[in-house]
Amino acid sequence: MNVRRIDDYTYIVDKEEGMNVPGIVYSSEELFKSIDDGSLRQVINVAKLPGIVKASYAMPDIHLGYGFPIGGVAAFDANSGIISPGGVGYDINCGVALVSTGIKFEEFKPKVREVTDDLFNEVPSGLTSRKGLKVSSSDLNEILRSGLKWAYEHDLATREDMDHTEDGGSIENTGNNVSKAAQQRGISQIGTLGAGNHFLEVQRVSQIFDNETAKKFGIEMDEVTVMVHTGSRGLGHQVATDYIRMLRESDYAIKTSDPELISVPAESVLGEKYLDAMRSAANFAFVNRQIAIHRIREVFEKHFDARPRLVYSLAHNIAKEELHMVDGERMKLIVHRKGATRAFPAGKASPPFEDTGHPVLIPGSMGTASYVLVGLPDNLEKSFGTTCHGSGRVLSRNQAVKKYAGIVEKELEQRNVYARPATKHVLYEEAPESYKNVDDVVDAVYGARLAKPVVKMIPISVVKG
DNA sequence: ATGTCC
Repeated sequence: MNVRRIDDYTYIVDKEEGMNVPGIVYSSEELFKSIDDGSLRQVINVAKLPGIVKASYAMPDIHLGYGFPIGGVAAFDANSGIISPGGVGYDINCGVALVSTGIKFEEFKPKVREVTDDLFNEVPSGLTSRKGLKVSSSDLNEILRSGLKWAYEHDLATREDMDHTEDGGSIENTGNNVSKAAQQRGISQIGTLGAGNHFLEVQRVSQIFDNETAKKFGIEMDEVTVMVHTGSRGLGHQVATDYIRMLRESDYAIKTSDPELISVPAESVLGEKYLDAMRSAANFAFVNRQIAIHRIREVFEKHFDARPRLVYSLAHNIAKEELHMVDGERMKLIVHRKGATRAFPAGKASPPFEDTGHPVLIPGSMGTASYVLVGLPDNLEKSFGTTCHGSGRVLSRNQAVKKYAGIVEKELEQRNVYARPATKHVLYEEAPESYKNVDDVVDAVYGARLAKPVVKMIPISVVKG
């Protein structure tokens, strides 16, 4: 492959045989060295898919994914292009929510353990976590169809929560294309965290880079915030499994040299069915995060005279129909963001964020800082209005366990982070050293002028699946 | 990521 560095934060993967567009990787020189050839190969494979426009993009937190790289962005002509489950990921609408509690660190400090233990109990975690909100199957169907509208009607979300959720937490779909098996897996998991890199973290605002925007986002210096990272649990995973199988068995799916990189025309029967099911799973994930938010709010209201507010809840694994300018023409596209965050800038963002741009929530690795960013004006042209989603792995889970078993808990203690993991194992898998440095990733997306830092938070305590 | 392999 032929890769050229064209400026401090932009690398071009030149078009080769079969590529419809070039690859573009936004990264610093230092971070680029940690990108493996396999994930760059995935950027190239995606560039070969039918109907892709402009470029196959990657963010500085890129790493190997199923078919498509994690940290990848690819947009396809909505009429003549494809949709691919691998371009969304198994965890459909995996995403992040941030709650600002209005409580200052000094007031919170004496209650760190007490409050964190309550959060651990109220937001079930771990691989199976089947202790979610009890709902009927007709409720589940309504959740798939209407997302947060269901939560609002059941007093589990406020109007403000909906306004502060990507797409209002409600993406239109029929709710009819999610298998019974997927529904069965999901029905007991609403409001649960899951496992792996999913977490709930209590944080302290340690730095404000942009006073005006921070104020509009409702975040103050030294305030306690709570960040939640979770997705569509077993339901989304089963939807992905179901449709990848159906695509494999279909005679019109588009197969490539990589069996994981399978896609179908977006306008085909199977393409439309997957998109519909993906939207159902996305609504499920919005409700899953909302129930966690609701319970976080209840815990803080119990311990403090507090009125916690949702800053934002967003998806970083999703495909969306959007209008973008391509070669001076307005085009309807299906934008796949896999481990990448929508970050429309001021003037282009949906209400109530027209003046600021959508908030972007960037969790660091366990025990390290997290950021709130906001999109910069040129990013629509550069990445379909997209920025990074986190740190990005550098060590596999197995490698991390081998290297850091038994020492992560001490490390967290030294950093003064109180940890409540569901199992010790997950703590080792998620050793901070197995991820890229989040500060470097944020520097790179700022350097590439995709997004700028608004606020930095440091961890106080963490609940891990 | 995931009832970590129907």
